[in-house]
Amino acid sequence: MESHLARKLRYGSPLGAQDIARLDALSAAARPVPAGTDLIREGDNPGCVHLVTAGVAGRTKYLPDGRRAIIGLLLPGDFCDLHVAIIGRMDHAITTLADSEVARIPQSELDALLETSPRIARACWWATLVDEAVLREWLVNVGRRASERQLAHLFCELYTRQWAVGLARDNSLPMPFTQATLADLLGITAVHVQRVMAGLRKKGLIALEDRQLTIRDFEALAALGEFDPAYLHLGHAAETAIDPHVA
Amino acid sequence: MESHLARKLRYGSPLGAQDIARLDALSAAARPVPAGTDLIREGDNPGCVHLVTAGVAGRTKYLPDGRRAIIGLLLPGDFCDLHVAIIGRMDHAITTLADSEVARIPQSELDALLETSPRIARACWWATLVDEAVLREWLVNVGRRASERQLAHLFCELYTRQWAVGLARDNSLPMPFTQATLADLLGITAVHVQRVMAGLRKKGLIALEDRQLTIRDFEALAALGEFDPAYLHLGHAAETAIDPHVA
DNA sequence: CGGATTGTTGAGTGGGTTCAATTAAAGTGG
DNA sequence: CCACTTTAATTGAACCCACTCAACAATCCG
Repeated sequence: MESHLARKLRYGSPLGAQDIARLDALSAAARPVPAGTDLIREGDNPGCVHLVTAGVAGRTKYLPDGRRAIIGLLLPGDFCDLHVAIIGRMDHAITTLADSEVARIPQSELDALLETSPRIARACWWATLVDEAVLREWLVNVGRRASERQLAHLFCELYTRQWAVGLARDNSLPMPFTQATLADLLGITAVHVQRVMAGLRKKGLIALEDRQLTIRDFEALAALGEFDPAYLHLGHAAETAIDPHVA
Repeated sequence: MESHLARKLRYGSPLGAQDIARLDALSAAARPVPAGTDLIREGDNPGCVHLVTAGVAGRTKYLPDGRRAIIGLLLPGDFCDLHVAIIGRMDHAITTLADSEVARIPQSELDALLETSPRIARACWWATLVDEAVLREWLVNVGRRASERQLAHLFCELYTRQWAVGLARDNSLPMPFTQATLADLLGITAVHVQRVMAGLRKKGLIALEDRQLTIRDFEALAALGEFDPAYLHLGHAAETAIDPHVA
């Protein structure tokens, strides 16, 4: 089956069968990594790029008082840092937030791939720019919105991104995070996450069972979270994601 | 004199005299733009890249309730979007936040430059990655820190970035922002900006006169804002920026 | 079964907001 | 150059969202 990576990159640039095969080959090297493992630590100068193929990883920064800030999520099909080599020193760590599978790809192998396939190169540029767009949207979410909207927005993004690579369907998605992790994602307290989630459940917007989140009313949740999938740059596909009638 | 652009990019990659000359030529096309002008609007698909050569511009998003979120600052020497073409639709606007000077560079001209000089290409990659690192740091700043720390951090970053391109010296820097603009940068109220600034002044950390900010005690301000210039990836230069004895 | 993590609920507190009024500064036209 | 208008800065009082502290229930896991 087509890898999550190829599936994602096709949103960025049309790829030939050979391109897809070469991308799929990257995922073959994936190995299991338990939750809570640092893939890269702050200060490292890693020689290889990480590719998540299953589970989730997060970019994490620690504050002087010990609090953890999760400033990005890496879902299956996401590269960790396509060009770490240029920057050298990592200014944050990357940690698995659930049991996952990760492939380590030598920088040289990736560079070769990018040089020989301009379409893959273009798709990777696209992915980098989308990462940045997501970061900007998070900045708005975390900095401006009330916590109920924040959580609603996060859930909508999580669903749409996983939908895009085939990991979520029918308004239902894997949600392996603990409330403490959600708190670190949004910059609020775990206690408060609990209260807000209870509110969303009582409103009939979501349901959670067995680490599987069901969005009972996507339209209402998106309106609450002010979620507009445009920033994910998935093209017309994004609208079909949130409207099962079209999909 | 060497352009801000070349001065900045040299932190990312060593450049030859010819590289620098070609970069400097880009700034020649700059034209004055009054404060409050949209360089690009949300939804646009611009055919050219903008380069700020004087003043400041900001990436702005508007929330449904009309609030403005400024999610990035473009200082002299900063490109607006090196590869807008790949993404197509802009998911945010770029607005001048003070009277500025901006050069519009056709995408084709830039592509040619990047293809013919691998060192410039590498330096531009570096700049893109630094932009992302700044965004991550802002996410932490805006999402986690108390407002006094936020403002302290912003001022330290502003000083260091302007210092890096020769626009700030002796703990003094241009600060053309109104309190309402600072509020939109940090996600707090203009009223609260006022109170926090008053606190910083009373503590003897800063002084403001004629849109010129003087940092009276950089070390203390950096400690308060938890500012560590590592994320700006300026190399050893950053430390000298905050320690005038070395500079 | 027992220990540890995760989730849930309550009461009290506080940082930042809102609303409102006033002063200071910066433009603007005659 | 001065009245006039507009914008920016400042201060006060009341309010509220989210935090803190604390206890307890549920679930996971060896």
